[in-house]
Amino acid sequence: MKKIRTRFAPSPTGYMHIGNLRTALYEYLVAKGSGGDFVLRIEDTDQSRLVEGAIDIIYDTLNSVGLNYDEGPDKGGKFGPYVQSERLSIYKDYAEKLIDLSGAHYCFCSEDDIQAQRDEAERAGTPFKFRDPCHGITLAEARACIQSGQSFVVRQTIQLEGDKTTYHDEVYGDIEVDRDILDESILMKSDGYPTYNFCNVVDDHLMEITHVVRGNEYLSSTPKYNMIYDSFGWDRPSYIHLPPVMKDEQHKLSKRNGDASFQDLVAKGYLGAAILNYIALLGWSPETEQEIYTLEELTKAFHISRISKSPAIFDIEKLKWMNGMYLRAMTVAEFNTLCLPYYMSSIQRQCDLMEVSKILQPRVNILGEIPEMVDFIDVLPEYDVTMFFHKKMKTDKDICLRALHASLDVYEAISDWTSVHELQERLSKLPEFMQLKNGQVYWPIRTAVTGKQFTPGGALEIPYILGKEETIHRTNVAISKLEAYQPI
RNA sequence: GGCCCGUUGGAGAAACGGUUAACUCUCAUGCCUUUCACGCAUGCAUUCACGGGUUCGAAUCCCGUACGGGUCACCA
Repeated sequence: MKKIRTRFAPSPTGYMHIGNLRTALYEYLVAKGSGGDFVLRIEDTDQSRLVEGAIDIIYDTLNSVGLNYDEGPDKGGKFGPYVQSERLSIYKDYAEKLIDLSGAHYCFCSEDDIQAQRDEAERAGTPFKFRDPCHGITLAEARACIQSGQSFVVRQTIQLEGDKTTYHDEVYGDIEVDRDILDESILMKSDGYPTYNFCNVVDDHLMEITHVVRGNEYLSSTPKYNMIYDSFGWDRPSYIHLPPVMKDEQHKLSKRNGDASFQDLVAKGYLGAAILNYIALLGWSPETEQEIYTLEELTKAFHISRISKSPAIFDIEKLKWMNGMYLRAMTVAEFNTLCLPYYMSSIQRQCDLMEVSKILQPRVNILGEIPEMVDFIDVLPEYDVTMFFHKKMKTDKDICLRALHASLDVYEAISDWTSVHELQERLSKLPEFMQLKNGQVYWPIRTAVTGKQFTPGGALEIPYILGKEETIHRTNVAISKLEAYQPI
């Protein structure tokens, strides 16, 4: 059997959106699942849509998630060049060949000519279907016109024999389309660049792509591409059309709607690996109940036959959960390294960041949540004294004051604040010593040192992080608040 | 509008004619616990868009309807 080769062929028109990345992933998986090749090709034939820096975003994204391509513009390979704008002469040659094979013809119609036909159809109330008057022009006449400098395009010629055309898609099954609805699309534009309709076929053939994986919006135009393969006498590739990734029931995820891109998600603190893992499940389902996969595991588990036909809605909640799973699966040290940049911008106080990471790790889902979770470390927020009273903990003014004074004694007695252990050990003896329940002692302590209802970590961890001076200070603030409080 | 594709709980989904329709996220409740979270446990579709048909038997096959998406560019 022939070696499987797939390609990811994005246009450098901006950031990488999620649907695109998912296509790249599946292309990678289809190839790598059987030891094939995955190639990157840049489709930059629309000169008006080029965005500076977009190619680098493509390289960076693919690299950061480990979707390593075997061939590409920056990697080389024996089928290069891998950037379409560098292959112009190839397309020109093949376009001429296709014309000789009567798979295409020169067309001199202006956009106004076409618009005129469109207007006429609209007036007559009939559906518009472009009828190219240039069919009648002989090749010799056409060449003369071109010689004289007339602007032209190359249009696909659709042979009308047989009313249906059929092909097999690996996901959607047999697709049957009426031949006469196929348009005679432009293959070569007047600026000398090819359109997707053409270079796509030429490149896929020349680069020996065996499996074309792409969005299902191409489902109905695929017969046109097949005709080009047929005209040249080339083997048609296998087709794997993918269901769309949706934002909600009726809208596709797209950059035009300003939907989150891969880099937006990364900026919010999602991990590339988690994103990749999550989108793998959008349109494909594993045979087992496993949901967390490394790329390598995915490569083994992936099967074309389990790609779904129906659209999938991108659910940020599940991504959040999955991201949390990734975070929790790390060692504290790894987690800490990831957190560092976030601490940099949100924690000024000198403190043991590793200890902060320890309390954060089980409760962070996305790294972007960190600044808000640790804001109390730098400044004690304004808080209401009633926060000290907690029904379930059975705390009241008297108990809180006793607990806080006792904690103060502990703090004062600690000589070496550079170690968590002594502090924790002494603090943990407090409830029994005072003959109170854990909550009755720890709740007021945690409240006093954080001033927040919810915090990562509790009374045993936070004083150590804040340091002796600050802990005592905050405890004193709490004591005066409590003393001033008059229960109604 | 023509043609193509789709439709299982709020989301992702399993099931490939035969028990009470898996599982995950979300949500709710309970346990654990110094809060929150983590973790653990339990619960949430008398039903598979709807209507017919085939069959001893249908979410699964067939037909139709509705709804949603795609496509009909010198964009990919």
